[in-house]
This record gives sequence, structure tokens and C-alpha cells, in this order.
Amino acid sequence: MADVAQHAGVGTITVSRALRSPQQVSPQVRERVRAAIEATGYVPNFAAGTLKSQRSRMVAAIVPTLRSAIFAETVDALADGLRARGLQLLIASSGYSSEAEESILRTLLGQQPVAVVLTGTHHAPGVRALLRARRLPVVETWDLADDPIDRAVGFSNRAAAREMTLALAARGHRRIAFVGTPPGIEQRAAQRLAGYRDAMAELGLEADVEMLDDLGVSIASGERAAEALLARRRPPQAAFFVNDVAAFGAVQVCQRLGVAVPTELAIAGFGDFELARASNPPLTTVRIPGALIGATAARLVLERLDGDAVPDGAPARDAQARCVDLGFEVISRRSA
Amino acid sequence: MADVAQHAGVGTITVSRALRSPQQVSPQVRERVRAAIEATGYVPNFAAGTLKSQRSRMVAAIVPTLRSAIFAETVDALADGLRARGLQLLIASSGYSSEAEESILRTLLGQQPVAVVLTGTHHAPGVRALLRARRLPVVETWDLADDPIDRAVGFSNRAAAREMTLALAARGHRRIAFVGTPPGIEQRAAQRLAGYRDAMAELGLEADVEMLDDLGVSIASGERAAEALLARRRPPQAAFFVNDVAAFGAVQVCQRLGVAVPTELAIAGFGDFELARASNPPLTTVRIPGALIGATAARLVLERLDGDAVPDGAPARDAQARCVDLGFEVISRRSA
DNA sequence: GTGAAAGCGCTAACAC
DNA sequence: GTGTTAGCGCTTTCAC
Repeated sequence: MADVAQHAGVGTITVSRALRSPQQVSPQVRERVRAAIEATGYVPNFAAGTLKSQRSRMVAAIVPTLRSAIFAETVDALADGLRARGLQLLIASSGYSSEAEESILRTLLGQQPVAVVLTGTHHAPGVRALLRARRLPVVETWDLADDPIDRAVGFSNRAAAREMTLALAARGHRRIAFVGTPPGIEQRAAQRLAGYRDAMAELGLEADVEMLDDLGVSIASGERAAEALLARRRPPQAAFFVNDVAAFGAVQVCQRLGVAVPTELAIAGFGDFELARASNPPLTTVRIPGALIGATAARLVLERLDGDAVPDGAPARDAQARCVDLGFEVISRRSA
Repeated sequence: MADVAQHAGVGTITVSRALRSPQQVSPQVRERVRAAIEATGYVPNFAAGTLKSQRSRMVAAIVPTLRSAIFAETVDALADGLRARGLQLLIASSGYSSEAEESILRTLLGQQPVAVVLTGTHHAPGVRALLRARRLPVVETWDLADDPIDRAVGFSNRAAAREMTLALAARGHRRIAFVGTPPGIEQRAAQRLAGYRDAMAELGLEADVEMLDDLGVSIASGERAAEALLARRRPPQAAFFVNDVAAFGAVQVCQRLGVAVPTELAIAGFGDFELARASNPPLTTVRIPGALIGATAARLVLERLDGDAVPDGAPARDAQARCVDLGFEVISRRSA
């Protein structure tokens, strides 16, 4: 930077300002600095700036995995929204482990991010304390929070699953099975199961839960679950799958085995991925706002950065005001 | 850190060493430091360490997009491999723009990454100079490079498409169409088109190229392209799609219109995504090593970090030695 | 195995 | 609109 300053015949601080807040520098000087940067091939060292100012240009994000297209979509939208303001994304995936989440967070915090974006609202014990203590803007995504650490954006997985279940019952089905993921791993899946149970209890029907043999991210696991369902002495009338990928597999199995969908077995999914429309018959499912969650998370981060400091008290009564509910939509197609 | 040192009754440098190279510190002292860190809730400031040592704990990666499951898979595998050694991933997506690539790279370099992972082998003009000048370990992914900046890992998209085309011809097809993406955007897609042209020229057949109306990431675009193909006065006998997602859409259209696959129209895809097996009939396609590319990129980065400095001369004759060719495999299923 | 001193490259605070 | 001074929190270097 000293080189650049000398080339341009100005002080280093002027170079710094020309880069960070150009409007504070006269156009002529700005142009001289620009030319000097070009001539010297200068690349700023953000580590120094971060150290001095205690503010980096990075936002840390933790996702369970990027292998699931839906999280990748959210992260991509988040990155887009942040880049518009010159913020970089520092990403870590926790592999669904909430122990890993805390240690990953500690590492990320060491990079002095200006904000943190988390997936879900259930976190390892130390996470909340770590973040609150630093008064860092935090956005929790993909579900609503009763008591958000700071801000949250998502939709109620529980309410969505409840509504889908009620919709299946409204079509006259009584024996409605829920096909979910092994418990204790995916929080969103657990919320969907809870919503299904809510609905079945309201309806006075007996809950019937079948497990996928993986996280439901594969068509094959849906196929295997559907086979298990159909092999029963008395198969259910409807099967509500925790996501579209597995539900798609189930439809394929029915087609193969000559089981009529929806007359013999109604099938519903969750997500409204493109696969849902491509399925034959197309899937009845719940549309969820994946990319919008990312874009909104970016907006919330920027608002926080522009606005007031993060309150440490965080009175519970405004919990709702700090959650953005993006909603969901039950999409009726021919599979149920 | 001074706090921690005082708690533990040692100098700050000992705290630093206990964290970065524990074997240099006696077990008793190490334990006292650990306890002091716990007591004080200390989180290291990497910006300071990076500034002094000129080495961060970050690896920068640029991908065209995370929305495509295949890049997300690679990035996830890369992140896993790096985390094992305490390295964080700094990710940016370029949105397929190679102008954006250079400016994004400049920003990322400011964070003092210890290595850079790029997608593809065609880069904006300044990219190579910027990286070579810094002698930074660089890994280019997803295609083979004639003259890699440093290291490269992938497979030959061109050879893979050529082989698939030859396989279609071997089944007796003469009028083989290639359904690709608009030119100048996706480099991998361009290589695949080139491979198709290679094969058709070898076979003495006339090339026939149809365009998808997006980047071929959607089932719907494949459906539209298939409709266009079938609406022709004389449709091709076989259609080779630039990826499985679009090919899947084409199969769906044929099913809907009562066009027999493969007898009336043979269909091939590229990627061997899970969709390929789920399709009915299942897709003939090319298996490509998405996750392995990420894992190998991580390995190459770590080797580079452990080993010698990056040579600046980079003699062309060892270009091949610096490329890892992970290969591909033509998978014959019933769609062609 | 441990410590003391110096300084990485930038920006906050304050001057002019 | 521009410059001067000081120091962010670590790690390097050198000493013991």
C-alpha cells in the first residue's frame, strides 16, 4: 500500500480511503490511485484491515451439507445477496452433527466474520452463548424459532406437514403413513413428523411411521420404503414422504409393481423440487421457499449490519418480530 | 491471548504454541493453557496470526454456481478433505462469468488464502498471472488442462462425449443429434460438443446440434428440446444430451407422446446422476467422478502445502504429470 | 521447553 | 479532502 501511495504521490490513508470509501476522495486523486494500483499490481491484505478495524468482509455460514440441492440453492442465493455488498461467504458443513457445529463455529469466529448464518434452530449448547456474547448479527434459517438467537427466516415445517396430512385426510384417506428419516439427525424432518402426528391426533387417526434407511436424499431409499409399505399385510391408503426425492422413488416402484397411484396408494412429497412435476403422476407436495430463504437471510444480515447493534437482552416478547415466516403452499397434483 | 497466558501463568507465545504446535509444549503446561482457554472463553483472532505469518487457514474456491448439484457435491467433498487439516473453505460463485472470475479472485486473494481451487481450465486473462506471481498452490478442476497453472484434476469431457457418440453409432444409429447448451457459457458443455463433433467427423456423419434454452440444468428444458426434435420433419434416431437432467426430461416427453425409447428415439445423457437410474427406461449415460474430483483437489492442495514451493517456470513438458485424470465410464442402460 | 521484543499492513482517531 | 501517529493480536526471531 505504501508503494501504491508513493506511485500516486499521496499518503497510505488516501489509498485506503480510495478503496473503502471512494466518495471521501477527490475524483482526480481517486484516478491516480486507481492507476497506481494497476501499475503496482497491488492486492490489499484484508488480514491487516480486519485486525485493525475488527471487522472483516466475511459472513460465516454453517449448513448440514451441500450435497443436498436444497441447501446448496439457499447458500447460492445467500452468497449472491452478500456479494452485492462486497461480503464473502465462509462456508462450513457440519455433516448434521451438532457437536461439530460448536467446534466449527469457534473456528469460523476466529476469522472475525461480521455475521453468522446457521441452519436450523436447534444448536449445540455453547452456540447461543458464544454468539450472544459477541453481539454478532445471527440469522437462523429453514425453520421458525420460538426464541431466535437474533433473527430467523424460514417456514414452519411442522405446520406444513400438518396441513399436508389434513389435505390427505380430506381426500378420504384414513390409513395415512408418514415416511420419515431416522430420528435425531435432521431437525427439519423431525418437525415434519411432529406436524404429521399433530394432524393425525386431531383427526383421531392412528399414526403410522415408516423409516427411510438414509436421510431421504436418495430416490433409492424411497423405493425401498415403498416396497416395505406395499409388502405389508394391509398397506396404507396414503403415504406422505418427508421429501420429494423419496416420494419420487415410491411412485417409480408403484409404476413398476402395477400399483395404481393415487387410487391404490396415494403419495405425497415435500419440497416441490423439479422432480415433483416430472414424476408420473406428478407429485402432490409442499412448496418451500429454498432460494428465498437464502436471499432473505442476506437481506437480514445487511439490515443488521446497517442498523442497530444486536441487543443482548433479546426480550422474548418480540421473538415473533425477529422471525420472518416465508410460508409454504400445499400443491395438489395427481399423485394424491 | 494475554488473558489466557496470565491465567495459565505462562507467556503469550506459549499459548500460541500450545494451540498451533502442541508437541512443542510440555503436557502439564499444555493442560494449564487448555484450562485457561476454557475459563476465559478465548477465541483466537486469526486475522492477527494471518497478518504476522502471512499464512491463513483458508483455501479459496471459485465455482460457476452451487445450484447445480454436481458442483455442490464437489465442493462438499473438497471442504471435507480440507477440514481434516483444519483448513476452511472460502467460496465464491462466479455465475459462469469469466470477467467476474478475475475480480472475485482478487477479492479472495486479499484474504491471504493458502491455496486456490478453480473450476475449469479456461480463465479470464489476468487469472493465470495473478496466481503464478504469488506462487500459490492452485488446483483447476473438472477438465484436463494442456498447461495447468499448477495442478489440475478432472477428466476429459471431450473424450467422454466422443466415446458416448461412438457408442451410439455402434448401435447402428446414423442420425445422431447432440443437445447442448448455448455456446460460450459452460466450458464443460463446449468440450462435450467438441467431442461429439470429433466422433461424427470420424464416422463420416453429419453433425446435428440442437440447443437447450437454458444451461440444461432443468428437466423442463430437456422436455422442450425433445419436443423440438420430435416435431422435425425427420427426427434423429438418437439424441445425446449434454446432461442427465435434460435427458430425463426428454424421456418423459417420449413417454407422454408415445414415442418408444430407444426404438423410435434413442436417448443418452451425461453425468450418471441418480435420476439416470430412476428414469424409465433408465438412461445410458457417462459416469463422471464429481465427489472424487473434490476429494482429489483437497489431496492435491495438501500435498502442495506439505511439499515444495510452486515452481514459477512450470515447464510445459511436465504438464501431464501435473494433471490427475480421473477418467469416466460409458454406462449402457436401456434408453439407448 | 519457554520467554522478550519486534513488527506484519492496515485503519481509527485526530489534526490540519 | 488529506496526512500523521499509533496500535490491532498475533507469530517470528533470537535468546536462554
